[in-house]
Amino acid sequence: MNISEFAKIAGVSRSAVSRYFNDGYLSEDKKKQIEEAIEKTGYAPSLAARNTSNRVTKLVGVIIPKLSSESCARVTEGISAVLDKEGYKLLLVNTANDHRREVESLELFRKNRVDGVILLGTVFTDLHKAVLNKMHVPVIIVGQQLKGFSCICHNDTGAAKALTKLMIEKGGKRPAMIAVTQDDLSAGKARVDGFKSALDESGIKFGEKSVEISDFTIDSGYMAAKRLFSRPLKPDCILCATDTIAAGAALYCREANIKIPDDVMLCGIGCAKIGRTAYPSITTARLHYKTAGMEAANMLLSTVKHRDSIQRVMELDYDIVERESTGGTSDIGIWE
Amino acid sequence: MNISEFAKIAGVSRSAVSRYFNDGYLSEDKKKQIEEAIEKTGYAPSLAARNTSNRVTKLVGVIIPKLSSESCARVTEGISAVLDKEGYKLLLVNTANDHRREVESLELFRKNRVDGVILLGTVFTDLHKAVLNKMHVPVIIVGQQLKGFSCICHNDTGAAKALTKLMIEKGGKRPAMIAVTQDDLSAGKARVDGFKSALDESGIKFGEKSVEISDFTIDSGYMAAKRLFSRPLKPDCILCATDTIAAGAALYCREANIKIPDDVMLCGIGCAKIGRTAYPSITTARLHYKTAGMEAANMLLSTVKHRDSIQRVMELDYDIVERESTGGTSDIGIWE
DNA sequence: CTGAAAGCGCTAACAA
DNA sequence: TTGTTAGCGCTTTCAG
Repeated sequence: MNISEFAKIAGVSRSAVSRYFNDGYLSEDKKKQIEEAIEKTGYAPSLAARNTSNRVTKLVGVIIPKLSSESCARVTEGISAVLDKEGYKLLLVNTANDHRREVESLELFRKNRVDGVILLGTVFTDLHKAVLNKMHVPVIIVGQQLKGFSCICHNDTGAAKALTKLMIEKGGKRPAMIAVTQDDLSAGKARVDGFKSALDESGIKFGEKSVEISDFTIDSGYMAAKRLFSRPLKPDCILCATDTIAAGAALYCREANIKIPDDVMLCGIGCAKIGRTAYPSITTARLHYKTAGMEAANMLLSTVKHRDSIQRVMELDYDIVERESTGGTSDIGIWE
Repeated sequence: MNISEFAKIAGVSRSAVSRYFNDGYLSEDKKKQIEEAIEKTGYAPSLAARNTSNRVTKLVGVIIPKLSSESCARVTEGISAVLDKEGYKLLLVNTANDHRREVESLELFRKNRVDGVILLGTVFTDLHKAVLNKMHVPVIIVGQQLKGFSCICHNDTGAAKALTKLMIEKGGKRPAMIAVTQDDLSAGKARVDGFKSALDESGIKFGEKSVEISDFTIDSGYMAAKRLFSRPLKPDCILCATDTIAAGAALYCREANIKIPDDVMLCGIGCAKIGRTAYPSITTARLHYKTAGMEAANMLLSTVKHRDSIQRVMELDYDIVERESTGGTSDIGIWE
């Protein structure tokens, strides 16, 4: 069913139909006729065809490293909430942590003529930057700060520092960290920086051996904790780059009969569900993922609307959520 | 930049350009010229325009109730993995558990002329069925079985039954269940059916009071457990409709000093990360979410390719994962 | 307010 | 293999 065919059925001209769907001027009579015909035929104009003339797709490309990561999912939810309200649709690519696919997807979005792109970044190579610079639609980066681009990011360093300080204030003398790849500037490097900075300010010497590198999984956190405790000098407090890693570390401690928080304190970052039901519950810094997604979408839409290319950077702050793993109380009450 | 402009720059005809991007016949010379021009201009054909003539969008609409639910995210990952490989893109709508939005999205996809739709179903109203019947592209439903449509679903009843039987065999005399809304035929009704069926076969009388209804959240699970234990006859084993609910219930038990598994056994369903690090770790039935997503995508693509409309139903079975909450050992080893 | 007609950027049928 | 020409389904002038 196309517009001509439908126009014939409705007994009006093609233009009238087009106007009906584009809030143009139209007499009540014709509106009625068209509405009745829609009822009958279920006709709806093809958006693709519409876009060829329009140059507007109402499509936003979103690139995600790993959908089943709680933080990514939350960001995406935020993006989706805002976009939907504005009538934009979300073209989603899950790269499964394959950096090449990020670049491919960017190219794809150029072809698809999306109105804008939101990129949940992890690791940025020169290739990324090259492709990003070639994009002629607005791009917003979430979770990372990349010079020259609009970004929504979290205060990773601040969160890591605050948590480390918390543990030191509670008597931690030998802090260790389970970090993630330093190629990831936010979850990786920035959080280690915060850790170091806290040590620095507390007059504790930072030794490279006090950092273990882990993946973003429970198992990897478990293994990293094991390595940490197999060293001659055992840590008495551990900052983990994510709550999932912390949950894995807690699992190891339970198995190895290392008491938390008495023998070792533990912190995660992100405020994932898993940290709340882990045993003991894990102190963390809440990062505002959903808000980040919403702000990214807002920023994108306003860039699209005003056709400007002003670079904006927004940093979202954290909240400390103290739980049992640093001697806090278990926070049972309602929470979301 | 459009095809004519680009053709001029490349020094070839528009058709040559079109052929280049549609693996038609083309001499090496022209290919070279075109490639060089692409290098210079970054030209890429507009897919939207392409689709108006093509009638193929290479777009699949995916409707999800809640992206930040681990099970939904896993299904979507599976879908994405298969679709990407075949060059299809994923138009994602997160309905945030708003059933009306499912219907709206279906309409949206009709307008957008997607090649097919995958619907992660929860609750189906008559309106759903009406709209679904009007879709003229293939639709695959995941997680629910709806008469007349192709579905990928899980053996919810079997999983619930097996877990309940497990607890009864381990000495459970007063089984209770924390279920979710019975409007949800799979996570809700089917799992209660399995529970009942196990009771039946074990000669235990099923009383309505032994089922509490909860949301899909930790807090809601916590509250439901509290209600269960405020009754005169306390349960000695509880089947929870999801692992998240079970984790919430475990939280309550810990707080109320009810020992798991000694005072009460606990099971969840789904094999979510949260159940593994909860304390104690929670026995569950693994449902193959990612596989479900992959199979749904495969089923959709083969329907699209063969232009058939044969209805197919695939049921994926479960695996029991026994953990501490029913007296099993904690399963630490590598797992994904 | 309305319809005819000329686009939008691309593909596909056709003759060369 | 090529270029020409007619579509694809919709929007947007432009007279009326």
